[in-house]
Amino acid sequence: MYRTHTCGALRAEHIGQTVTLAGWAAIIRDKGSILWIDLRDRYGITQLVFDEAYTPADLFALARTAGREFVLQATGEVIERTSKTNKIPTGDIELKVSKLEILNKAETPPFKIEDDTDGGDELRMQYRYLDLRRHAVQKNLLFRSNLALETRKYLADAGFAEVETPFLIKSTPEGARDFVVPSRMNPGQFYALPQSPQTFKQILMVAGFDRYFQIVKCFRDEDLRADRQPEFTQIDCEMSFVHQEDILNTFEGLTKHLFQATLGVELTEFPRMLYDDAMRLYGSDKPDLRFGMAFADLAHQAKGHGFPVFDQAEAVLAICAPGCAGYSRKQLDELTEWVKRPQIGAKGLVYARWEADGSVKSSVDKFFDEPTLKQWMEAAGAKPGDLLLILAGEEEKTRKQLGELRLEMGNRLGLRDPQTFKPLWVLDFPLLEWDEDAARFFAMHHPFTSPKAEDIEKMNSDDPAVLKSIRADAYDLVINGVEIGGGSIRIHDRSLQSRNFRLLGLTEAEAEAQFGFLLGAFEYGAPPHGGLAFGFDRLNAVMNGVGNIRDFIAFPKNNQGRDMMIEAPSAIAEAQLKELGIQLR
RNA sequence: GGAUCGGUAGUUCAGUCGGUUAGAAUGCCGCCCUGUCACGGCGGAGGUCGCGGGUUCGAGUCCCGUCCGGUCCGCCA
Repeated sequence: MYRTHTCGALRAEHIGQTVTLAGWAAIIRDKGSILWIDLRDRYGITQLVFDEAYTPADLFALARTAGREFVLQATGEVIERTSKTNKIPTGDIELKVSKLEILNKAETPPFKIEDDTDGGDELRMQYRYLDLRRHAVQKNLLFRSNLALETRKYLADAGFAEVETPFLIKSTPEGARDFVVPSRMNPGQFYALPQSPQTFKQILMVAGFDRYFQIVKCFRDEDLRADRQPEFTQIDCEMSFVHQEDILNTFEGLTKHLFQATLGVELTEFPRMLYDDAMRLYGSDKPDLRFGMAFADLAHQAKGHGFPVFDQAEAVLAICAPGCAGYSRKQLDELTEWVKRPQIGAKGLVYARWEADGSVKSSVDKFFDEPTLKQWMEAAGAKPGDLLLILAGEEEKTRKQLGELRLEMGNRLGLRDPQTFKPLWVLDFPLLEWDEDAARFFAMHHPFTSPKAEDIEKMNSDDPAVLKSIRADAYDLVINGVEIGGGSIRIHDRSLQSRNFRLLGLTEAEAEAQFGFLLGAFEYGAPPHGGLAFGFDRLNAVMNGVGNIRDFIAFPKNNQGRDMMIEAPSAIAEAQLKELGIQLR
């Protein structure tokens, strides 16, 4: 037995006991005649003490040879500390070592194995095994482990069955780019890794599984972001004989349980917002409701006063930044530059401030008198001391730009507290999305999403404007402005599915070739069904108030999709290529 | 595909207007230290300034290219 206790276990009540600990030497403090080693494992830190007064010379000398991150096994008596510390839970005691074994030596690590490390991202990724030794990262992965357990507990109690679906499946042109895997036994043919288990879970519904879930890896060959990895994990669910309401209630329940069980946070409100309203009021399909600053439409008050920028604009929209009337010219110029960055792409920024003394000043005073500016203030719900920030231009773009500015102002004003959680259901997403480049419609959610019952009729239309207005029984769960999950009621009617494929520009033959297995299954009694998937990595990050999902993934990939520790991807041997019948350009 | 920030000691960074021998902190090594816990004190070693080219009497610094990393846009049903 290597140890009798962990490094986090010992307390004052153990004083007098002889114990054996094993772990890594975190910090070594050599005071000359006394030497302390902080021994660390996953559970905590216990101080080992060697003292010339009672430690045999050879043992003391051995202790002195230990370096940082050496693996040590120490046996001795638990004693009360002469000087206690409350910085660590074991701070009342220490181990008076009588036997020390160096189980393994270690190179000096390239960065500090501490909560507040000096290591940069690159080094931490390259030496991930050292980074994972850090308590700060370990606690994230342990949180994740706990979150998965609580998910399984809740869904199992709710009658869900966990069923595994295959990773080697078929490539489809719809949706994200597939990762493909060559088939040796079928030269020239490829598997694709699933972007989600979508079709399989629907087939499980046809098979009568009724309530399915899976915590499952999904793969998308698209560019990465702080919150996007090429392989990621979903809590994937599907239910039969349900309406949208049943699904929302079920996963509201799951979300509440997860927050309660892991964070002790009680979520009470799950407001619902229509997609159209989200776009109109926040310029986003995932509004952050931790703060207000909803858009005010100033077109009516701002047009027709001879200011060409507004007169020619499709939309004139404002947000009210509370208490910001005191912004200096420099700050406003800086904000203007901010919205003009290519990532945002606004042409300029108009501001109007309501001074504390009651007067109103704007960057467009030449065109607008004070009563008009007051009308703007009223429309935006502003108070004296507030600042209106106004963007104008093409409707859709302007909403998006102002949405970005709203989030930026939320950040600057400290209104996005990571410890506050504001969930939101966004409902009634459009069924179809027009793609300019491809000159065709794409499914906004996916091609199996059901239109809302009252919009089914519109699917017979040839008018793009009518088709665009078709709403789907599709919904997203948003928490703090992050899309945590999404789902829909699926089409279970074969003819409706055919009509949907036709709208997506797929011929009957193409649809058959790509999704024949699913359409075939639907011929044999598909129940009404629907489901949803949560982004598990993002859920972990949001619950911990972190924007980057990498520290909730044990072995993440970098921006270029590379694993910097194992150095993947890599070239493969000529013989492997030959076996697969693949020739490189 | 694009924008943007960065790359200088093992590590995190500073380095002014282009000018002497490129600095700090931390880590590492050595010596000292009887209660440390970010221990402390003294001393020491440690540099292809990412790489290539150019401008210049002279480049860490300016220009061009390129590689690597971060963030974002496009993309992500």
